[in-house]
Amino acid sequence: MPKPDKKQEILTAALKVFARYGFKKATVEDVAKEVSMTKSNLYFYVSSKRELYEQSIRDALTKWRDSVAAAIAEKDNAIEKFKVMAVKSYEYLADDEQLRSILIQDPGIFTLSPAEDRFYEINQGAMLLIKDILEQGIDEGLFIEVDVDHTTEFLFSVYIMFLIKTYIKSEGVSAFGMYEQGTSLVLRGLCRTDP
Amino acid sequence: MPKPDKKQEILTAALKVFARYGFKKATVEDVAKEVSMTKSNLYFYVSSKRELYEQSIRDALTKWRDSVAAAIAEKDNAIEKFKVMAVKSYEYLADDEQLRSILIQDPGIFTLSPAEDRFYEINQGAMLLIKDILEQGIDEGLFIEVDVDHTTEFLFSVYIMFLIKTYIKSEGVSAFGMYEQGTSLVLRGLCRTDP
DNA sequence: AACTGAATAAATGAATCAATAATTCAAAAA
DNA sequence: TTTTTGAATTATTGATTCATTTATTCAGTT
Repeated sequence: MPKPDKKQEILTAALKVFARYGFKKATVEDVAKEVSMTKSNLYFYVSSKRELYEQSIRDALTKWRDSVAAAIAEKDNAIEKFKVMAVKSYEYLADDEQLRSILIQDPGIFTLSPAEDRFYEINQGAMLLIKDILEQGIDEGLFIEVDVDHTTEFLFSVYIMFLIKTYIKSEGVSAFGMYEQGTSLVLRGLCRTDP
Repeated sequence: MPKPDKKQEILTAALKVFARYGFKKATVEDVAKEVSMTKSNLYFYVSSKRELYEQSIRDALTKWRDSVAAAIAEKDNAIEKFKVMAVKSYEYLADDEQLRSILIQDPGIFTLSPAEDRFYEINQGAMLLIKDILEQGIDEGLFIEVDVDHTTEFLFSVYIMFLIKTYIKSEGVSAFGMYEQGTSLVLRGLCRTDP
């Protein structure tokens, strides 16, 4: 089986190339050059250009999710977890120029429709972070007893929408204000007593 | 100047034709036939195919907004107004098959980005309905003192997003549940005392 | 002012073809 | 046995042409 570190190296290089040129303009040869190998050898590690693209994105999205999960794990109060999640997950993209560039060139990565979500499993993982916080909050008596699944999906949809508004449609500061106001309103609606 | 009733007749016919064939496939002649006139005469009333299309949509969106405004006007309590607005504006499309069809074929009509909104003025009018309710609620002491502009934009964005999910991406029942849960959560966050 | 038919101008789609890029593979190197 | 290569093969893409359809204009009629 192929070396795992070489594979990771390839995915990192691919992300860089795709971020720069976009899926269409980037060639398999560009990626091969970036890791100093021939393109035929690249095919030893991946089965197609498309797969190379999707895997490199999957890799980046997973790192994002893991970094949010780590930030949440540092808090133990559900309300604090909620706040950290809202901020960290939203601000992450500001520091990842490559992923941002890919997202702008391929807006279909962030979709409002689960049915056409190419990264469904990863996003399910992200929703689980929300769901766990809601359940913890309800268990601890901090949150009212909402329908956890619908609320989770609602929150995730709002989150995706603001990522689109902020980083893809570039509404920047204005969207940030809305996001803050909106999440704090929802959190207040969620809490038994004023947070 | 052109007869206003003829103009309205043309816009209604245009909506029907565009709903059936979409902007690209529909011809100016199709619309002319629908109102029993020659296409050259149609140009006496409109200046281009594009304008005919946009005006017919603008007409339909305006009727939608007016019908929501009328429903809100029947209530005087801000909380009731909020609930009626949330339900009426969301359910309207279920009964308007033509507009729905156009929206599906031209998803750019509903955009998450004001900058690329071809129907900005109409949507500004819709946002005003929200803003007025918020201000009334705050004045009456029913709502907490939120940032009215940001909250208005937040609510409108959430509303548009759910229209997209429900009627364009066809998530139907599932999206409806999220919308209900989400709006009630926000309303709870907005109210001084549990509604 | 409201309308028409005929003329013109633009846009579209199908067909062709050369260039470019994706993918495969038999054989060599590590 | 795993990894790499160069050369060969397919598949896509983009540019170009051309016929057809459709949008738009306009001089003249009701």
